[in-house]
Amino acid sequence: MTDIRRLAEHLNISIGTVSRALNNRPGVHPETRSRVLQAATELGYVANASGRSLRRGATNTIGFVIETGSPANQAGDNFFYIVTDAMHESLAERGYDLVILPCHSADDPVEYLARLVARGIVDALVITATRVQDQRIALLAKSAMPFLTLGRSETPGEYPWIDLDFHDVARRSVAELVALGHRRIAVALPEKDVNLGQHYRSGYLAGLQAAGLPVDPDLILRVATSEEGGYDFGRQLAALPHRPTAALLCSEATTVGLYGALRNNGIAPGTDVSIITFRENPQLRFLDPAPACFRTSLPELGQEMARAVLDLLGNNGDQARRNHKLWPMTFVPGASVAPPGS
Amino acid sequence: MTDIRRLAEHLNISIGTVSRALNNRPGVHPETRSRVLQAATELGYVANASGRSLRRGATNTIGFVIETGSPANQAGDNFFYIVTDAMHESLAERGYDLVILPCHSADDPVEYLARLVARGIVDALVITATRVQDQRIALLAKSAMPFLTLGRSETPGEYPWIDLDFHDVARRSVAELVALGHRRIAVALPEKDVNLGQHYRSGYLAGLQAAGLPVDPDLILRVATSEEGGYDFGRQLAALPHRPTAALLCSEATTVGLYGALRNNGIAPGTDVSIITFRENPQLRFLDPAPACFRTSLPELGQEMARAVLDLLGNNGDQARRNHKLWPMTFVPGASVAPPGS
DNA sequence: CAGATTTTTGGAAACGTTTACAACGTGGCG
DNA sequence: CGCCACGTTGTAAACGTTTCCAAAAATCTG
Repeated sequence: MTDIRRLAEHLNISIGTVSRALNNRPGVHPETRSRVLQAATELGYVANASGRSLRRGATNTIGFVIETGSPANQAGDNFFYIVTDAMHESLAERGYDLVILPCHSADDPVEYLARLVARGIVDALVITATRVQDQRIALLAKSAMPFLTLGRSETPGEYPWIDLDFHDVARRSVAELVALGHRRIAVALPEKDVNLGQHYRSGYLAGLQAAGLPVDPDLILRVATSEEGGYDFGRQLAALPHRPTAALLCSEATTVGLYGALRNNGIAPGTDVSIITFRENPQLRFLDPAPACFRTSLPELGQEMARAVLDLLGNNGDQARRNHKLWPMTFVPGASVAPPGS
Repeated sequence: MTDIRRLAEHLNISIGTVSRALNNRPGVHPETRSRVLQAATELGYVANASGRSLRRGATNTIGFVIETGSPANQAGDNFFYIVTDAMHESLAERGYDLVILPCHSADDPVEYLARLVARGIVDALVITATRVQDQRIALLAKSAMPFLTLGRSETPGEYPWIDLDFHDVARRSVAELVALGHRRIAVALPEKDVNLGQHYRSGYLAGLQAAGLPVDPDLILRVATSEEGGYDFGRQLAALPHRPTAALLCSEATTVGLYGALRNNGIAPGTDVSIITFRENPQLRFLDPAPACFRTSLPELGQEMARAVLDLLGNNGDQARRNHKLWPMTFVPGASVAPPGS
């Protein structure tokens, strides 16, 4: 609406001075500055983003990429909303804005990212749902765009990431169950090549090994990350000749389906099959029996991510590019866990 | 990375011609055009967004505003992801991009919007979670920014909206129950002043009136739009001296909590209290008994929204500003509905 | 009070595009 | 052969900022 020229004319002052006043640059008379600031709010002046970023070569905006088409990203409750809300707030304190950049299902995630980088609408990117081999990481590493990944990848190269500690969660889940006497523990892994599956699997194997238990391939199943997938998982467990006494899940939506499938097959969750799922979630609270799970503060995760991104844009960005953070989670006991055969 | 100047130098050609070739402008030799196009993909040239939109006065980007802090926006399943995914795809066919603009919980939605409008990072806005009186609508109507609301408002003035037909859903829900013999039907309304609550309420009242049933204020409760809120609702119903035989809900998360509360009070959902909820949702599929609800295609809704926004930006934008669309939903029977006292 | 120094301001260039306009070359036509 | 029209290209201005540099004004110093 009002541009800086009009604002300057209205004040009978040069636009250079107005700009300096608005941007807290030194060397402008205090009285002039306050006059400018007042006029700006009066006329509702806000700097045009295109003009500003064209000149500055920076947008002061962080992009958070999600794949709206992928059900794997539809984390049941509003994982991304909560994380981005806190991240956004932390960024705002430092003068940065956050936008969510959705990659729609008909678009190629790598091309989408390439376009995003070239268009220059953000100063840094966060990408999520990292794959075991993730071309997006290779692309971003080659470009000059600072980026952070939520989740790791086996893609070679040095890049900053924050990842929920899936390995540790799975390992400890096994340990909890083993301590109660369970020896046959099934696990549901995502069928897609999202990296978290790798770590959850390795944690599961580490847990078995620590307990001296054998690995039964029949108990390691790959299912869709959805309610449907959980139902499939339950059906397959029910059909096993030698049924497991416990099951691990790394997705909350899957848990809902598993409960349904077990019940439909006359198997009582919790008593017949102990269950430990991944992340505590308001939706799970009303499952009966309440599933044991792991807790973490998503707002704190968002704050940490904001910090990591700001570090990338700071003076010692090179240092920050080596930042890795394994995000810990704490065990939440639940009635879904009992000794086998109880 | 590569700007248009470098691209032009690489081709030994003027940047004007390059721009015309890339933008499909007439008056450029076919051979030149193809040479330019090839070089552009080779060098990975993508027009810088700031430069382009500064010159064009348009960004070719639509902003979809959500309030990440508000639990009312955390619609249980991924309502917004599915809608925006389809909307994004439709927009892309017409050369438009879509970004999700989150307003974080510590920020004021009205100020956020004002800033957004002035910064000029989008050509049009979609706002969601409309309130009964919504200052955002007043603000946008005053500005030159084209906008569409998902949900109506009582705010005066002419503006385009698309709204799920909450009134009709509530009215038909009552009718379904009445046909089975129910006469005491409770309803859970959102405690916040989101507009959908008004319409759901009026539909409920219309349904009662059509059946010649009295309105009992004890049966109209306001609760939080969350699992917790649903639990509260159930607890309050259980405590009523003259318990209703049926309940209506306009939120899926609430439904999960209601089931839990009823069970904890020795009341069987479906047989003791019939239940009809709002929107079909993968999470609800595993509730037992399966709740009756209403179905609609969210991708189609997204496509319709894309159409409405593009209309606003088209030649007859004035016409399009009068566009209203009440989005219909179809009833999905479920085991949660039975004759009273069965 | 003149000169030196500092503070404050104005002017103009630059960021990367797009586009109106002018210029150029080519071919057709009289 | 000269002129005009047309197709193609180059040039430069403009979009709204920020910032460098110079100019002006204010303050200090001897």
